Amino acid sequence: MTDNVRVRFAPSPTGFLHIGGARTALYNWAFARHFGGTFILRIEDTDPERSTEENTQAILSAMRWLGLDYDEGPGIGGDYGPYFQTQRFDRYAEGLELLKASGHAYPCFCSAEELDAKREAAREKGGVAGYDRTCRSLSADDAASRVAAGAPHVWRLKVPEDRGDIVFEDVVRGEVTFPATAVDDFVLARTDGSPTYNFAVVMDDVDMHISHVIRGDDHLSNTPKQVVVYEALDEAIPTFAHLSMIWGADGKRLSKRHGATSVEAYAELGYTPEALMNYLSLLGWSLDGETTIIDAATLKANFSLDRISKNPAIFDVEKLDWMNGVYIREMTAEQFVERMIVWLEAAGLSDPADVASRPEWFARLAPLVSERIKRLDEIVSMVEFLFAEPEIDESAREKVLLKEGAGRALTAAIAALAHCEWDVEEIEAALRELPEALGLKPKAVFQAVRVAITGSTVSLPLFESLELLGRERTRARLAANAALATE
RNA sequence: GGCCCGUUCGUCUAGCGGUUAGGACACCGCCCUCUCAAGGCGGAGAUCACGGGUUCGAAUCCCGUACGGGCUACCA
Repeated sequence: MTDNVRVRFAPSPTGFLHIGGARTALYNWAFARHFGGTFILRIEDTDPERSTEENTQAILSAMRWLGLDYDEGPGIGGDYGPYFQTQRFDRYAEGLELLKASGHAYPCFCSAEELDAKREAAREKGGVAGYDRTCRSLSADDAASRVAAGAPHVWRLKVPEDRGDIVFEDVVRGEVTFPATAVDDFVLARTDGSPTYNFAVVMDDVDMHISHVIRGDDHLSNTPKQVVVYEALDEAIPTFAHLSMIWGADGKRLSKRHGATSVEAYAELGYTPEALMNYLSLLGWSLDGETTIIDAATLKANFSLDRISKNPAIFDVEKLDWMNGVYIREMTAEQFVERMIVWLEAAGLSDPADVASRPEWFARLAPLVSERIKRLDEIVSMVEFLFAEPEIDESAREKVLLKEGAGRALTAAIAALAHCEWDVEEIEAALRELPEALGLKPKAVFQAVRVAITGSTVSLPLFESLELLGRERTRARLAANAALATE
C-alpha cells in the first residue's frame, strides 16, 4: 500500500446512505484501489441534533453490502484516527490554538442579531456578503481582556489582507478561481468551542494525510474557504475532484418523491450490489464510452478521475433494471440459488435445508428463473406455484380454461403424461402430440395446461415446469381443473 | 442580489479543430418461440442550449445570453 494516494469518504450520519453518497464513496474507493492507495471512512457526526448511531450503522452496513471495504475507519481503526469527528475535538482545539498563536484567528464578540442585521444590509446594497470584520480591528489587549472576562465569542479566521483571488486545481473542473471577496473571515469555532464544518474538515484531512478530496459538487463553493485554512495552517493543499449531483427523473434533487433513494432500499427491492455498483460507476464516469458492463475488478483496473464528467446526471431506474438483469443472468446456478433462497425463505416458501435436500432440483430451476427477471424480488411470484397450490387467476380462467376444448385438452394431457418418463423431453414429446389428436391449436392446449398448473397465462417454460412440479402434483392439478374447464 | 459550476439523441454517455456525431438503456419492427423472458438482426431518435467571434474548417477554443444547479449560517 502506497501512501501517496489517501482518500476518504466522510458521510454525516443524519440519514441512510443516499445514492449520491454511495457514488461518492464508490469513486473514492475505486480511485484508492486503482492506485493501491488507502481508502478512509470518516464519520462527520458533529451535528448532535441529527446524527445517530443507527444511521452510522446503516451507512456501514450499506457500504459492506456494496463491497466498499475501507482501510481505516470505524471498527478497524488506523494510524490517523479516531475516525469520528466527535472524538476529535481535542485536535480541533489544538488546531485553533495554532491559528491563534500564528495570528490567523481572532475572537469576535458580535451577537447573532448584529450579524443578521449586517448581512441583511450588505445584501440590500447588492454584492459582497460576509462578515464585515468589525472585531478584527479590536486591539489585541482589548480582545484578550474581553475573552478573559468571559464575554461570549467565536473565533474567526483572519483572511490575509493581501490574499488575492483564490485559485485551485479541480481534476474534474480544471482550474477554478474565486474572487478574494468570496472568502470572508468565517467562523472557525463557535461560542461553545465546537468547530465549524469548514474548519473541522480541513483539520481532519490534514491529520489523515488526505491526498485527494473527492466529494460532491455542493462543496465546490466551500473549497476556497478551506484553501485559506490550509494556508493558515501552513499545510499542503490536496487535489480536489468535485462530482456533480445526481438528480431524479424530473431533473430535481433526488428525494423520496423519486422512489428509493437509499442503498438499503435498493437492496430491499431486489437489486444486486454488483449491478448497483456498476450503474453508479457509470453515472458520471465512463471507461471508454462504449463499455457498459463493468465489474469491480474492471473498475479498479480502469478508474480515473480525468474521465469523470462535469454535468449532473439523472438517475434512470430503467437502465439500472436492465443492468441488474444482466448481472442476474451472469450468475452461476449455485450463485443464483444462494440468492434465491433468501427471498423464498422470506416469503415462507422454502429454506436452506430444502436446497440441501435437493440441490439438483434447485439447480435446474435457477436458470429458468434467472433469465426472466430484472430484480430478485420477482423470484417469489415466479416460482410460487412449485411450492404451494396456485390460485387460478380469474382472467386466465376465463380466457383459457373456459374456452371450448380446454377440458378435453387437460383430460388428454393426464392420459398422455400417465406413462411417459418424467423428464422434459418425454413430457414435451407427449404433449406435442395432443393438438393434432384433439383438433386444437397447439397454443390452446399448452395454455390450458399452463393455467391449470401455474394459475397464470404467463409462467416459466411449461415442460420444465411440469418436470419440476413432479408427476403426482401435475396430475392432481390437471384433474382438478379438467373438472371445472369447458369441454 | 453576489460568487462559482454546468448545458451532445427521452436518459447515461463517447468526442478533446476535419467523424455519415459513436455506444448503452428505453422505444419500434422482424426472427426465434409453448406463455413470458432471454437472444439475434434492423430502425427511428441529437439543427451538439442560443447568439456572436477566432479559424480554411468549431460539438470541440474565446466572449455574451438564456436556462438549471450549488454556495452565500455560530448546518454538514
